[in-house]
Amino acid sequence: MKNIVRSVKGTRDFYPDEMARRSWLVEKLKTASEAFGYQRYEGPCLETIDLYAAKSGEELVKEQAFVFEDRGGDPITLRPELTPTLTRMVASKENELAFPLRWWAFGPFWRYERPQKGRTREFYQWNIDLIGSDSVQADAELLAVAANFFKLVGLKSDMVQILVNDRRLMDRKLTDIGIRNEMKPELLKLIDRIDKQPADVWEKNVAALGLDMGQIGAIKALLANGDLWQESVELSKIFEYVEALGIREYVQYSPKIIRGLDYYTGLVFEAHEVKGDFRAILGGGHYANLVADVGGQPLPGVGFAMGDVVIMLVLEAYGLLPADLSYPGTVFVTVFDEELLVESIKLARHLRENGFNVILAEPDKLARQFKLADRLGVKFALVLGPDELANGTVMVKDLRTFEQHSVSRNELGSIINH
RNA sequence: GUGCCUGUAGCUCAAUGGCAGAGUGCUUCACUGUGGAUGAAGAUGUUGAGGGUUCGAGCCCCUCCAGGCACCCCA
Repeated sequence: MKNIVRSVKGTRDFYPDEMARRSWLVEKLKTASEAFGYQRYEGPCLETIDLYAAKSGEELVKEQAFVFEDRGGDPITLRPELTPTLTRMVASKENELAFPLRWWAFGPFWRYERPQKGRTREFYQWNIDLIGSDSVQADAELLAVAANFFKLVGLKSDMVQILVNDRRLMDRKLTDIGIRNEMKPELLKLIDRIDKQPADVWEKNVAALGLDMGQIGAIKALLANGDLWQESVELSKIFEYVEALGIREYVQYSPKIIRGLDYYTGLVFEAHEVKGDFRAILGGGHYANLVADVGGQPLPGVGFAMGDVVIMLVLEAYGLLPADLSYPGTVFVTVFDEELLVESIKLARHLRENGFNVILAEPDKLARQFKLADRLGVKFALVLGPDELANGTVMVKDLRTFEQHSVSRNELGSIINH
C-alpha cells in the first residue's frame, strides 16, 4: 500500500456506492418514522461534558466519550448518544411543545471503543422517541415502529426478533427472592450478561454480591421462565396491543433483557438477528422522568436507538440491500465525434430541461464511452450520430437488456422515463 | 483498556528460511457506429510500517499501525 495518510481508527469512508446505501437506509427510516407521525429533528454533534454528567451510563461518558478542550480551554464532548441532547431540547421548550412528542433523528455519534464487526468509533444512529406519555400503548407503538421498519426493508420475523422485558417486573421478582434494593443494580448487570460468562464464573460473581445458593437457584429459575411476563400487567397489555398492531410474531419475551443504560424504568427491549451472528440491531425502553434531571418538569417517554452498522450487515447477509443504487434514472449521452459535440451538448441540455439527470461523455471511441456507461451503472445510453442527426432521431440503448431503438426526439422522454 | 488471531496485486487467495505467483478484475488490440462472450498481448506489488536475527526473511524475533474474535461496553 502506498504511503497515504491514514483515516482515524474506527471511522469509515463512504464512497458513492456506500453513501447511496446509507441514503437508502435513511429513506426507509423516514418512511417508517413518518408512518406513525414522527417528526425529524437534530441536535449538535458537540456538547458540553456537563450534559452527560447527570445521567447516561457513567462508563459511556467517562470511558468511551471523545472529550477534548476547545481553544478556550473548555471541555467539549463529541456526543456518544442523543438522549441527553433530546432531553435538553425538550426541557428548554417544555411549555411550547405539543405533547406527546413524536420525534426521530439520524446522525453521527462517537465512542472511543475497540472496533469490531458491527462496532466502529464513528457511527450513525437512528433515534426515535415518544415523549410525554406513560402509557403501555406508547410502549407498544415504539415496538410497532421497529417491527414495521423491519417489514419495510424485508426482514421477516424468522430473521429478526424483538426481545422485551420490564424492569418493574424484574425488580418485584428480585424483592420476592429477598434481594435488597442496594444489591439490585449490580445484580441486574450480571443478569444482563448471563449468556456471556461461563456458568460457574457467573455463579461466582453473583455469590460475590452476597447471595446464597437458594437465591442463586431462584434467579436461575426466574431467567429460564419464558412465561414470567404473564405476571406483569404491563407486559400482558403489550402482547395484547402488538397483536392488534399486527406485529405479534416479531415480539418475544425474555427475562434476560435488562439494558445497560440507567434511565430505563419500565419496558426494555432489544432486537436481534435470530441466528445470533450479530450484535443487537437496536435497543431501547421506557423512562419515567428524563427531563427532570436537567431542570424541567418530569416527563416520561419511550424510545430506542438503532446503529447503522449492524443493520446494514444484517441486511447484506440476507441479500436485502438494493443493488442498483448508483445511478437510478440517470441518462448517459455519448458524443459521436468532435463535430457533433455541440449537438450532444444540446441534446443533454434538452433532457435536463425536461427533468432528467444527464451525464455527457467526451468525444472518444464509442466502445469506450459505452464501457464507461456500463461501469457507472446507468440504464440508458444515447447515441446521436450523423444518421440520427439527418432524420431527427436519437438511438436509445437499454444497457440492461442490450436492446436499442431509433426514436424521434418527441418519443425520447417517454422511452427513458422508467 | 485486557487477552488471542490476522495483514501478500484493485478483489479473493497461494508460495518448506532460497528467483514473489494463480484466479478474477484492469489496460490495449482483433472490432473506423456500441459495454455481455471469445482470442491475443500487457501492467500489476517497497509482501501493512519500521527495526532485528541470518550468507539469505512474505515466512523467525521486537515495536508500531490496522481489523477480526472474546472480555468490557453498547448502536
